[in-house]
Amino acid sequence: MREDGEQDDRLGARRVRMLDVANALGLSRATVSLVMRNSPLVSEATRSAVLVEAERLGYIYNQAAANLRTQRNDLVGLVMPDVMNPFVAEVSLGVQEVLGEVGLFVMIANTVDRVDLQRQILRSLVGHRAAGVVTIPALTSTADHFADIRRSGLPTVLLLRHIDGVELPFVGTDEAAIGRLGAEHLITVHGCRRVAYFGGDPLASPRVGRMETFRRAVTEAAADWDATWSEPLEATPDAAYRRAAELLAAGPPPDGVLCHSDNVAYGLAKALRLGTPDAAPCAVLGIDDLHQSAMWNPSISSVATDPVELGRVCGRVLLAEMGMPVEGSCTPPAPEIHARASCGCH
Amino acid sequence: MREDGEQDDRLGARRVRMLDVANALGLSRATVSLVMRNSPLVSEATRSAVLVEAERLGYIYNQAAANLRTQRNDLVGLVMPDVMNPFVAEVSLGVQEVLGEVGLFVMIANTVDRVDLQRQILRSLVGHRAAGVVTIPALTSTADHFADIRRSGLPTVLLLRHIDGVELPFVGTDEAAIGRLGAEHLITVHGCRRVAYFGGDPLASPRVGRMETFRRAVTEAAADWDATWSEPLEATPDAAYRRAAELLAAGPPPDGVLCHSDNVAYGLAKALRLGTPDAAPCAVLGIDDLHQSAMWNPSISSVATDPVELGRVCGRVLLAEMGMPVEGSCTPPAPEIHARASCGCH
DNA sequence: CGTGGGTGCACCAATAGCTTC
DNA sequence: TGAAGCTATTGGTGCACCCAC
Repeated sequence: MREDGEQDDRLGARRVRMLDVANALGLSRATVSLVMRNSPLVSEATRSAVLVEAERLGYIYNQAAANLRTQRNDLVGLVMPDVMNPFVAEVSLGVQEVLGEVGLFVMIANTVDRVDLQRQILRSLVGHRAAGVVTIPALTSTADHFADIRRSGLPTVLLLRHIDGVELPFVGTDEAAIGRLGAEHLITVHGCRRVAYFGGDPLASPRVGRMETFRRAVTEAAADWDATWSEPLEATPDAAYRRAAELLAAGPPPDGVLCHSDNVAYGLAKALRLGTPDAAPCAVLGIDDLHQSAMWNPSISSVATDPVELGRVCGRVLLAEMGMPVEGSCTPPAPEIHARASCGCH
Repeated sequence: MREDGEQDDRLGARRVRMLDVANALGLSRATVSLVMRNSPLVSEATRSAVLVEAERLGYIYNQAAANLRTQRNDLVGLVMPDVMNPFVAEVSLGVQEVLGEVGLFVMIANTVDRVDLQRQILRSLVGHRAAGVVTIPALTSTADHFADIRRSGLPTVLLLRHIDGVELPFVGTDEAAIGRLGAEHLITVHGCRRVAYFGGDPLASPRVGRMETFRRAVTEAAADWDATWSEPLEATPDAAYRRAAELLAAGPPPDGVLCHSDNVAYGLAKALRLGTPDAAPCAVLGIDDLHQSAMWNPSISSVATDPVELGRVCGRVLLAEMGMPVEGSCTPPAPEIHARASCGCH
């Protein structure tokens, strides 16, 4: 029987285990375990003795081993296609707020919108027996990219992008309301006569739903629809700027544009600013109302979707999925117009 | 001996283990293990039989158990004070790029700049035996907030904010060069006569180093130093805007301002824009050159620190710390001026 | 004869190193 | 020699049980 209790402080010394702490005090592993978990089943004297000795030996609790035994884990993965998009950051705030309250631990993984990476990350999360996942699926995701995770039973919430054939809980914005509000504001309030829906990826995206009601409302109001400006487009400011600059060079823009997101509106705003100085005014409306949109120049008017609250809702839906008690709404907030300068309101 | 090989597909069916797959085929666990790890030690026939059966049974590899045995893990934590800051997103891109190449798996945790949360997250990462950590310490961090992680031996890289008494590898920007370049550009190129360093938290922050050389250069050039505008300030656009609006209401601004970061410059730019229309021009220079700064109006001139490359450097330093081979530079890139409109260059 | 305080051991799901055919 | 098996090991947890007041 080797004496394991005595550890030295040399670099590379063998890692201290719970057993070492127990041996050093002549106790059993079970007792030390109870202390580490703050169980009331152990006397105050023993508890403090254990804590002191653990500290002295430099013992570090191995959560991974505990998780293996209990089949539980407190890590929730946020699997997101683009961490550069501020929308993602705002959502993460909400998720963290709700899940942090019940002791869950949120971390963000970046798929860079690549399905292979997304698959690898999801597999890894399943393999690590994470507590849950909230994800905005990569654009080209199909049902079988989620086969693994569905079969694993890992509680999962899909955000924003719905995928055909995947029956996982879904949290999304009210696309119909967004389209309607956008059309209303541009046409009724600003009297636009030729409008477009600018940007947004063609696939697995809220674009379809938003554009549908938007376009219907436009038709009903007898305004013109600009199909060229309404072609799909990657939802980044860069892509939006390039496309808008191109279209502006070819001719005058519509007089009202609903952008797929504020992120897209930023690019359009830049293109309009650098375009011909005395061009006819173009009312620009974003979607989301990201935090920084008020800071922009011109300040961006937007159909607010409240991304932080959207994150909270995801958190709550995930809790429900995990069979935990939930307080607060599990329904995304209703979108509303936040009018600023870019549409001409201020 | 219970037959474990036959699993049904009911919800809640017992989780399939490696042993179940082995039993179903009359093989040993070890063989299945080799297959799952793509070992060449197993025949092609056996390998495919195992894969097919694993798929059929819905077996999911338990990475956590494997990690326990091998004492290894592929998760690297990015522990960041504010995921709303685009700087963090850019850094994460670089870290992920470098670490992803060697099969490491990066996730971002948000401390919201709270030391208690930071401590909890670091403990959790240590407890989960993560492969490594890259962190921008929370503002009020002290050496003993890092005692746990230091003792644990978990490879850790500190980014940007140095902490007294913590001898962990540190990656930071060249503050002296930043201060010097900033002063040079404002004073020599634009002829500013009264300048300030705007924003940045007072503690554990690059502010001190940057301001020192900046101020010295200003003095040497016999320009005036505006102490009021140079008071410390939380590094968010909101805080910057509020402070700047306040100061502008009280009197004219300096004619040249070096902002602690682009994030701060955004707020100042808004305040200047909303200020008196015929005020004397104020040259604004940010620091970092975030991706979106080119999109801003006015486009933000900046002392570029290349956050993505900074992230790559962190990744490489971490690899070195983990004893892995490293290719590429472990030194942060030299800062350089990216001149745009906000300082008056375009 | 409870009961507070603590022990012993099977178990979680894999891997490593050695043996065997 | 190539393929597979055996068994100890990883660091904890849950539970049945035990002992002494």
